Amino acid sequence: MSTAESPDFRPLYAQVKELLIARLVRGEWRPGEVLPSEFSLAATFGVSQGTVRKALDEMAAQNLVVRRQGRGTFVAQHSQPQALFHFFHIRDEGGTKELPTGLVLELRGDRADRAQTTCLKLPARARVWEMRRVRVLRGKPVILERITLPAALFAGLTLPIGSEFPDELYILYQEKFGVTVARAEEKLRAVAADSLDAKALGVAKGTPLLEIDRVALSLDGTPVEWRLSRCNTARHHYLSEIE
Amino acid sequence: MSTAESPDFRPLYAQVKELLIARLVRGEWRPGEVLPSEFSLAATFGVSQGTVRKALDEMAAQNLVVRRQGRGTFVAQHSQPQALFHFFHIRDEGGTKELPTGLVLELRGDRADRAQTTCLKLPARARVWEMRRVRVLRGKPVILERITLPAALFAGLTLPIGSEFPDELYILYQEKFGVTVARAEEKLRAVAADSLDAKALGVAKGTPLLEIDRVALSLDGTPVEWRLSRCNTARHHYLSEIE
DNA sequence: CAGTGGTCTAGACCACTTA
DNA sequence: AAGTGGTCTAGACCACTGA
Repeated sequence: MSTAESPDFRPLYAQVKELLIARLVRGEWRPGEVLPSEFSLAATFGVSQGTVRKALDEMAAQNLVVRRQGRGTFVAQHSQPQALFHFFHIRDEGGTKELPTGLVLELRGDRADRAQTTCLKLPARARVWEMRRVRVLRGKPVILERITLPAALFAGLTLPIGSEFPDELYILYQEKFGVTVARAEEKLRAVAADSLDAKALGVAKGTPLLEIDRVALSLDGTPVEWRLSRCNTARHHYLSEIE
Repeated sequence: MSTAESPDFRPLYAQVKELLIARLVRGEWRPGEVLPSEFSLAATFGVSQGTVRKALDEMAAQNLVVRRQGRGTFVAQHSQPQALFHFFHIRDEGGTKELPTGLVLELRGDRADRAQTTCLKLPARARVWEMRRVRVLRGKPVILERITLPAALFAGLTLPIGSEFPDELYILYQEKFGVTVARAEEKLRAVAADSLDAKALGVAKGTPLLEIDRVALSLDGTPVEWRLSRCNTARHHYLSEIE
C-alpha cells in the first residue's frame, strides 16, 4: 500500500482502518449494509487479509461495524439490540433493562444561544432545533430532556408532538438524516428540581434530580446533539460499569 | 495443547488466557512484575506465539497487564498513572484530572448488616471493616464515603485516622493485602444531603448530592469492597465517556 | 455447496529497550 | 547485540450461513 504523497509511519492496519472509516463517513455503505469480505478488501487495499482483519476487529470493538460469522461484516445500526442500551444507562432497581417511551412536549427552531454554540461548536447565531420531551418508564415520567440539534444537519425535522411512542431518537437521526452517533461524553451532577422539572416529573420542587449533560458526536467527531436530561432517581439509577 | 480430561471447544487463546488469569489470581506474579515473554509462554503452553499474543492482547485490553515494547508484559498495578483515574471519575469543571487527598474519619470492625452481606455476598454476621472518610479536592471537602470491606480479606487493617494524605485505597489493597480490584459496578442517584453529609461537606442540609453506590470486584469476581459515596457536584461532575 | 468470518500456525522484519 | 513486543504476510483448517 503506497500513500506516496506523504511519509506515513503509522501501521498499515491503522491506515486501512482510517480509510474504511472515511468511507463510512462518506456514506459509501449505509447502516445495516454488508461490507466487502476481508479478502476482497485486502485485494483492493493491496494488503493481506490479516491486516484488514485487524482493522475490522478494532472497528467492531468501537461498535462501528458488527461482524457475523458466515454472513459478513455489517455497518452498525442503532436499531440493533446491543446498540439500544449503549447510550441509555438508566435502569430500574432490579437492574432490568426497560425500554422507555417518549413524549415530545415541544419542538421549535431558533438561533443558538451561547451555551448551545459552545457545546455544539457552532458559529454564533447558527440555527438549531430545540426539543423538550419526557421519557416514560413503567408508565411514570422519569426523565425530562432538553435536546439541541444543529439545524444544518437535521433539515425539515418534524416529530409527533404530544403523542407517546417507543422512542430512540438515534435511530431516527440515522435513518432519516444519515447522522450516526458514534460516541458521547456525559457529565453527571445532582441538582434540585425547578418548578418546570417538578411539574413534568410529578415531584416536589427542590427534589434532588440526576442531571446528565451529554454531547453526542458523529463518526467524524462532529458534535451532533446536546442533551440536558433531568432524571428522577427515586426508583431508577444510572448504571456505570468500570472494566 | 491438550486438556484431555474434558472436551473443551473453546478457542485455544481463550484457554491460554484463562490459565494466565488463574495464575495471576494465585499470585504467581506480583503486580508490577514482568511475565515470561510471548515465546516462552508459547513454549510452556505448547501453542504458537500468535495464540499467546491474542490472549495477552485481550488481557491488556482489560487492564490486567500492561505491555511495553522492548521491555515485556507486566502485571497491572493500581499505582500506574493510567490506572489512577480508571476508577475515579470525578472531574472539575474544566475536566481537569485532579488527584484527591483523603481524610479518614473513622475505622471500626463490626458484624455485617443485611445490606452489607447482600452487596458483598458474605454469610450472615460476617466480620467487616467499616470506614468513613472525606475526600478533598483543591482544599475543599467534596466527597463523603462509607466503605465496607470483608474483614477476611483485610486482616489487621489500620489507617492513619484524622490525617490527610494523598490517597488511593486500591493501591493499599493491592500492596498490603494482595487484593487487586479488576472491575466495578456503580449505580448513581441524586439524593438530598442529610445532616451528617451537610456537616462533612460544608453544605446546607437538603442540598442535592450525587450518590455513587459502587461494588468493586477482584480478578476472580469476588466482591471486595462496597463503597457508598456522596459527592457535592456544585463545582465537580462525574464523567462518563461512551464509546 | 461456496462464501464468510474465526482460529491457529510459522516465519519474517521492525522498533524499542537494556546491557 | 540480544531480547522484547508490534506488524505483516501466507496459508491452513474450522464453524457458520444461506442458496
